[in-house]
Amino acid sequence: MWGITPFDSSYDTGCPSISVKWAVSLMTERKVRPQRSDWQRNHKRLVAVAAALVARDGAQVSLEEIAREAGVGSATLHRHFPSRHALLEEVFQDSVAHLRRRAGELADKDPRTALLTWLEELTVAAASTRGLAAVLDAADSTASYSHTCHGIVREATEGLMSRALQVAAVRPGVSPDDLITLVQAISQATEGDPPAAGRLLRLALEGIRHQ
Amino acid sequence: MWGITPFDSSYDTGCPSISVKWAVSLMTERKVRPQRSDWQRNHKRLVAVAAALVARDGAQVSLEEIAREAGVGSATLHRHFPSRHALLEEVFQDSVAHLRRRAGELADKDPRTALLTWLEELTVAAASTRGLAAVLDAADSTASYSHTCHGIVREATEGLMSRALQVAAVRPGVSPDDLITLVQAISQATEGDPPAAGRLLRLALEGIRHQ
DNA sequence: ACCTGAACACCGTTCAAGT
DNA sequence: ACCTGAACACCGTTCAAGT
Repeated sequence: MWGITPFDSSYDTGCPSISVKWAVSLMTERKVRPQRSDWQRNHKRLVAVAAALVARDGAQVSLEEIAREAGVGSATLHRHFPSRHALLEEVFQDSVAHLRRRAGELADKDPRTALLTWLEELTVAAASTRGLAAVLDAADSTASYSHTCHGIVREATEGLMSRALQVAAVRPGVSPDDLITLVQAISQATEGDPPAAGRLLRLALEGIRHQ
Repeated sequence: MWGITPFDSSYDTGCPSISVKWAVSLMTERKVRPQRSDWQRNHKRLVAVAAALVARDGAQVSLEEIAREAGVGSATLHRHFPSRHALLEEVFQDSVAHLRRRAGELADKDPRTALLTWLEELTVAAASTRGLAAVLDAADSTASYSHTCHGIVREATEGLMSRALQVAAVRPGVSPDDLITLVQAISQATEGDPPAAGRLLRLALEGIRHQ
């Protein structure tokens, strides 16, 4: 609808310079900046409160309570975040960015160690941080867009895995999705018990069978 | 409060035989039998409806809907089943009994094959039957009472595992709880996708690492 | 003793009414 | 354009009132 604007040549207040100034002011001051700052403020508060409450109560925390605690109406929360998952995505954005950086660091190590260390650290991190395991679930990620938490972790895993495959460090026929599902499953089941998460992941890496 | 009853020697209606008959009738006809048949009918209906709706919607199905569908008040459901888990326990009683029988059959095989087959079949079964994975979660089982779904599966796993340990078929340091948690984690994460459940369980059995 | 309707305190979602 | 209160249709739980 930007085709119809006050800047149309048929529109003339007799004081065009002020009109333009007003229009610009409306766009930059009232429409874009202040509303955006409102949005930014609400957005920041919602994500911060959500992070605190998810850490306390887990991924199933009441959205109503998040909105209440952030001092906004629940309708505002739903306007910004169309789904619980959308909010969780933002909550764990930084954590996942940190994990991706860690994957980059590990790329210096030999491919086998790099992948195995990554999988273990990822599992322990997800079990240590309430709600993080939930956000790694492939089913909740609408698609595997690379900017989602799941997508970012998937890409990092793929990178380390492709190098590991070149030195035959991974059993043939295993897909990145298999590994991520396994990590997600273990971390979800051991949420709040990181030692158990590490133990089970190592168990799956080495195999339950002896010899 | 059974210490105080109409049968107390100080209680005399002057027609003791009828009084006793009435009391017996009350206990057997009115109090015990008919109420018990009410209970049995409601109990059976609730469990049957719950089984159908859990199969359709998963473990998080609305209890309200179960009560509605069974034609009882939701208060009646809560009277019979103090928690969602208590209801799920009954829903999967038969499934778990069947699994236990299967574990008994497998005891004929060599210890290594028996345990590995058991773990895979258990995982695939739990991933195939909506809600079953949820009921295997140790956290939801108040204690590891052997009559709970979790307890029964745990006992069966322990039996097969102790034999497998004697022939060193299982990596040292692995506990039955580790195995059950792993099975639960994988089946929960792959609910509705039994092939994926089997693939991931075999992956964990053999190990992700190559060689 | 057992069952139930009703009440209670929630929840997530939507939308007309405000600014 | 954005926010909000209010309404809506739920949910699980509890309990007084019935039989």
